[in-house]
Amino acid sequence: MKDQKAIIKDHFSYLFEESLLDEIALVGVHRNVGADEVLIEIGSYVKFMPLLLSGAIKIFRQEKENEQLLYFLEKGDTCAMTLNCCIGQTKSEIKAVAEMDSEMILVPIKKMEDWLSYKSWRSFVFESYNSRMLEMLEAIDSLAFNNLDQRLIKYLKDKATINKNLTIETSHREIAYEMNTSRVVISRVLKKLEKEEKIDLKRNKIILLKF
DNA sequence: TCATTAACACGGG
DNA sequence: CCCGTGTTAATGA
Repeated sequence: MKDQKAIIKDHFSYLFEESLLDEIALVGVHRNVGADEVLIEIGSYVKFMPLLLSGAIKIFRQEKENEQLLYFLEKGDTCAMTLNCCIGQTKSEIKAVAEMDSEMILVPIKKMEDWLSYKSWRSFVFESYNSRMLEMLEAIDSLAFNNLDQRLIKYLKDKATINKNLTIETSHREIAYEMNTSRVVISRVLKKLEKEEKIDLKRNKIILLKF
């Protein structure tokens, strides 16, 4: 298991102090997931919180029959919704799906509380909670203004960031599903963005230009 | 006004 | 041929 400790150290020594790294190595479970693997279903009880080492996870919220993409998780992030569920001991209100092949350490949620005595852990939790909160507020703004353009641009930016590539390989249908709207609208807005020379459109491909 | 649904044509793989 | 894409017409919120 000293392998695991080394891995954790490599990824998180910039975040956590030595003793906390030890604790994480002690109780953390290393896990690899494939792209599109479902990690958390709505209604299930969350027993672990993920600390991402590599890859990315997308978080959906379910409303009625639909699923709405809330945000992406990357290395160094943790899931604010997980924090919620843990503290309240409630069922998950979100669904988590691997955006790509990913690697993570799973930590039992009980530890979340225990570790609050670590300054670095408190900062980490508050920091990620804070950034999620801000992101959510932004999301609400654009929803309230019914501004699909903004949402789509943000979606594309996020997608490019997590893939570290300005070329996004996905279909309009896929985007429409994740943003909970129709393909016609996505096609139309993408076309508009193309005319504004912000993106380049190919079959199954979107190339970001001015970002 | 703008999203959605259905329908259609085009074209690449 | 199948699927993704671009567009339009009808309908509704």
